[in-house]
Amino acid sequence: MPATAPVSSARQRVHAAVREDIIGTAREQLAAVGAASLSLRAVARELGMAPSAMYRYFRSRDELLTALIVEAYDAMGAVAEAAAGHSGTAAARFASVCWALRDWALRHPHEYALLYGTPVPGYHAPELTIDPASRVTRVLGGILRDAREAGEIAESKIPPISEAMTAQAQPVAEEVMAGVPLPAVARGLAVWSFLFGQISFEVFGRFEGVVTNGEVLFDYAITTMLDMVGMAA
Amino acid sequence: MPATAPVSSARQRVHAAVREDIIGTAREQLAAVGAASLSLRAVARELGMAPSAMYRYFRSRDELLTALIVEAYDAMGAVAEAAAGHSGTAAARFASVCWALRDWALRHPHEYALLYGTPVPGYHAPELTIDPASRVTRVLGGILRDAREAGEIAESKIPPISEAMTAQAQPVAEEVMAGVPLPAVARGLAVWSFLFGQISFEVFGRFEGVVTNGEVLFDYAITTMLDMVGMAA
DNA sequence: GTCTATAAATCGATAGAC
DNA sequence: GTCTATCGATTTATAGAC
Repeated sequence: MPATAPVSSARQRVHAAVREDIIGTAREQLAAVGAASLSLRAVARELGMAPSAMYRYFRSRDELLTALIVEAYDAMGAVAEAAAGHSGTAAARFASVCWALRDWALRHPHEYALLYGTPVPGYHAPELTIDPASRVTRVLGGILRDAREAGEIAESKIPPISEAMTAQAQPVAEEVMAGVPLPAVARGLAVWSFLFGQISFEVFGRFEGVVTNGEVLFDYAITTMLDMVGMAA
Repeated sequence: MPATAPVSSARQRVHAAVREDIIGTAREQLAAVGAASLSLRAVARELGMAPSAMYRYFRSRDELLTALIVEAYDAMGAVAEAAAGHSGTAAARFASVCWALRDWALRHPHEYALLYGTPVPGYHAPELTIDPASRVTRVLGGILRDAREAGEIAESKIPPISEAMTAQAQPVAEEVMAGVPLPAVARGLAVWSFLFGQISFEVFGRFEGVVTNGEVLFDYAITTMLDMVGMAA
């Protein structure tokens, strides 16, 4: 038994290595022509492989795209988790995650766009992308949960919410922010789209000609977001 | 002289009409395959024209794309201006513009994506798009200016900003929000990216599986945005 | 201003030899 | 698991007749 395992393992290692090569080259392609024009053939050409050989690694172009998406979600999730850490005030941890996400997005604009930009026409993300996609959300929700437990949220500063909004916030709270008062959860949801709106505007160049120093604005945005959830910077 | 003018005018009318047909069909193309894959040939095929005939109307694919962008900016700007109106409280006018923008975006997701989504790879927007692009911004800035003049902004509720942020807000204030205190301008900038972050999340489906009722969340977001700039709903 | 025809590319996906 | 060869499409852009 142990005699056959290594053989299979060696094959798997080579397979995995080539697969990584393909993904890496595909990432370059992505940057050059965008997700919509990502082509298996061009990747093969770049790697000196026959186009048909690609199909041993990815059944279709969409499957390659899915691999890129999952990889990007995981990279971003890992960055967020590392930045969050486990010590320090919730406000400091939140700010740290925000900066880390912005930094990653600016250094990987095309992968960021793949995740938070225009959906790729004709591509439907399979279920297996849901889990990696939720990593960042869980980090942000977890910080709010910790903040609440540590008494860092000034609940009196957060206005009450409507009954309809309560119904929207309830399941979100149960999923990623257990114990957090629903008005704070609602503000958390708002902060979520605010944060990515801010990052997207910067990555996609919407601030050009308007704001010259993105870092200053981002620092200010973080302060505002903390204010929104009743936390002091 | 007046005898030749009408002839030229008639030709121009036909030319303009065909041009509108092309743009209309291109808009459908945009929805089907996305901006990156927009093709002059496919538009020609759809219209029953020879591909070469297109070049009498648009020198290149990028020029057609520019026309689509300008048209979309103008449509969105017109919608915002109409929603803003000239009477009522600034808060009500702001909310009205927000709803109108969201409504337009959800009804024209692909055109919205063209403006606020992932930049089209390889396409560089010419200067002539700057002006139509600023219409929405001017509407939002104008409401904040009116609010300030009408005393609707509770400046005491807006925290002071850093010197660095003051430098960022100053030119913005001069451009679209004359007379508005700089801390409020800073909050206005934050609200700007928040608003489009919120709309983008909804149009691009990022709320799926998280929030079931987008209207309720949007209504809440508007309240939060008004709160951010020191205005009561 | 529209047409036909064409050049010189691109693409996804498959068949079948090795 | 990689290759060649191929099918059947696609594209931008130009030349030249009418």
